[in-house]
Amino acid sequence: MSVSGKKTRAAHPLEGYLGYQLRRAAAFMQTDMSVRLSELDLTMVEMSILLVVEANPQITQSQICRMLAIKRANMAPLAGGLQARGLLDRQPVDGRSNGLILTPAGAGMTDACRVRIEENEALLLRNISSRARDPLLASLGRIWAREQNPDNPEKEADPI
Amino acid sequence: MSVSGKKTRAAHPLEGYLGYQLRRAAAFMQTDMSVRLSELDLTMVEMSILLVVEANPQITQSQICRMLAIKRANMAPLAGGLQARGLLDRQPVDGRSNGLILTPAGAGMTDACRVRIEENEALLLRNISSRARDPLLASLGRIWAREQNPDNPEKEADPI
DNA sequence: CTTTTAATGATATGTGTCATAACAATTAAT
DNA sequence: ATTAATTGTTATGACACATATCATTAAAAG
Repeated sequence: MSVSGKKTRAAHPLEGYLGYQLRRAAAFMQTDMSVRLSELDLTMVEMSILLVVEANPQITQSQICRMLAIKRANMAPLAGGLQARGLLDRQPVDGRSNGLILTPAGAGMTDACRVRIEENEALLLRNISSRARDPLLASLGRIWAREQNPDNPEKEADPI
Repeated sequence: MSVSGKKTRAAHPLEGYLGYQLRRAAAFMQTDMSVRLSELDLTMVEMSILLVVEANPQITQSQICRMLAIKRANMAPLAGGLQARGLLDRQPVDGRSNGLILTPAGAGMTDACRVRIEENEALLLRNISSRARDPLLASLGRIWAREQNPDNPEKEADPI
């Protein structure tokens, strides 16, 4: 076949790999979500921090870092920026730790975030049957799940 | 409960979302794959380009951009760097297009890449049954799949 | 054929995320 | 009391991705 110079569809040596499919699907999610969040002048990491603070008042920066796998070095300017915008407050609780809480403006922002998250979820699931959703979530969770080490009490950036 | 000051497990407001699970799983994959590729002094994007060129000799830079959703603006330094390292050659085919082919060194590099890809795939699938693998791949593909528009012949960075 | 449109490759530049290294201050462990 | 670990911070770099702009060339339309 294709003896005539007809242009053949290019061979894709990657699409059978789980790693490649993960990469493309995550990029698709991020592109859409970033556009939606730009209306709020927020990045995805900033949104994640606000939602975690809302669900855990007085959580410290380092605890958030462990939950979201953010490096402490990157958390400082993130939390500082959100505080400077009046979305959260930092109250020293420990002498070295800061407990974070949402301001009323921050609480309004999380509401706006949730609307956009639901829109994004609907987009991601547009071609996926409702029966396939939970197994998909479970498989993804197993990919990045830490093997539970009951004694090793999770170190820096080790996600929860 | 938890009237005593015992530390409670932090509430995670994100882990029920497909978008979050995608983000974490893809980050896990990328962290592992980047470490493996650093032994070859390659990035993931560079590896992807080499594998696509191997499977499609004489493919042009723009065609690779469409397959891998890379912007043309970013392809120029990538292809230039791989050529400077002796991994691929650029042969003008068109006056404006360059056909890319692997050098022998580039072919050896793709072999080394495939070994590392297989190791990475085994890591990603370590907690996933073989029955669950194909449905997982299919669901991920449906997430980022373009809706097929038979007439609209794919524009810039529109993946194949 | 001539003009217009589109495609290709390239450069410069900015942003978001993640990474390491080094440091001061504070708390916990020995 | 000395040592070790934790928290927050600043500086800095790597990487992937994005937009804007441009010159050159090919294809399409007149």
